[in-house]
Amino acid sequence: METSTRHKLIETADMLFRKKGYHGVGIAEILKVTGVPKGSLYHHFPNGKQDLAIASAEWATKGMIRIIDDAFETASSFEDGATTLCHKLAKFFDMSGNWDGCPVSNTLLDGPENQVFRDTVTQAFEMWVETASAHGTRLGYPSPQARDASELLLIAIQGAWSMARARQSSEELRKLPQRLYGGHTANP
Amino acid sequence: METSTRHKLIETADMLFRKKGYHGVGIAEILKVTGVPKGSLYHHFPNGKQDLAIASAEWATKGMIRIIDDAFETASSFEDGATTLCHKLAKFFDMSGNWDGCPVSNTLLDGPENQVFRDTVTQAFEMWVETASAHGTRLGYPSPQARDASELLLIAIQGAWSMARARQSSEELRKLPQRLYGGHTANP
DNA sequence: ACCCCAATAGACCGATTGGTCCAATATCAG
DNA sequence: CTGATATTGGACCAATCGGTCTATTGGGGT
Repeated sequence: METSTRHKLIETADMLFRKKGYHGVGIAEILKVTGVPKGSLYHHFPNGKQDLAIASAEWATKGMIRIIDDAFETASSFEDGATTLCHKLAKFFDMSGNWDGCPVSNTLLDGPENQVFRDTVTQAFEMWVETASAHGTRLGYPSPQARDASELLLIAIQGAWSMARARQSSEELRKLPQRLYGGHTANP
Repeated sequence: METSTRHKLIETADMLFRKKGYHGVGIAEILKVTGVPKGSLYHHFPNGKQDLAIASAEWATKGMIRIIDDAFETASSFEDGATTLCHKLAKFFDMSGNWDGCPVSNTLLDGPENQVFRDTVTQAFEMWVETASAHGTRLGYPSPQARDASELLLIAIQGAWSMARARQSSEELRKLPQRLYGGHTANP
């Protein structure tokens, strides 16, 4: 119904922005892939590309939260959940042809220097940290420690994701838990 | 002589690409900022924007290597050097108006889906890891452990840098060593 | 039947994109 | 000096950019 066209646009835009960044994708390309005419896009998103980018980033943010929840749902410890999360993301990366980037940073950090964009990306990261952090406390971490561990986890995932793109391999994401929680960093 | 025009173009392009990404910067803007006419650009960089992007990324890569070397030069341990490195990068981030991105990922990962771009970014990361790793072994780490620690460090820096852009604050970079190495790094 | 309005369809727009081309100038060697 | 080469200056180009505008369609409520 109302959502069919709108949702198709959001999904396609998200997928394209992830691959090529905000400025790397033209309206024309989004329209060609979806088969939606220009008038429809500007009906659903009056401010055009910017509205669409914000909407697709917010949609992707919710998707990411679901992935985090899924990963921690069955976990018996924070490290356990984090490990599952990394492997889930690695699988997504593989399925995308080894080139998808983080939806939020590729869409919003690459976008125009706009306050709405900045606020949206800040909120997205905050929500992810908050989500992981909640699982951390649920799994027995003291509250400040849970937040710290979650921030480090998401920072590391972000970095590993970039590295994965650079190397065209999800290996970095898969090795991350071992590196973060495994033995060999000096940990007396 | 290494023409000053060529170098001016590289420096300016690097600065702009870091801020706005490859597709976010137009040739016209680079020319306007440098005051260089179009003919000169295409004389020094026959393949235009792509050549310039590769050249500026390579130049920035060397700069980053120098920063890594500087940070580890006077270090008494790997963790010590890593801490200094994070603080140096935080300072750079602050000076850039809290918005510069990693030159390599912003210029090359955002660029066209080109094999040259991919190879260049792979090489850049590899050189950074190799540089840090060399300092690691010099400071007493067994070789594989040095490489592992270096990869984790650079991954974490990459992620913290994104987080810093999102939050418009270098805090994430500054807190990183503490998070990675816990409380047992004895260094300012 | 009717209206009403959300939604679709796409022609059209000025601005900007990266890139080409050639004339003019500077720099050098002899 | 002369001639060759390296570099600059900028007019010009087709293609694409994001966006506007109007005309038409389609389906639900009364």
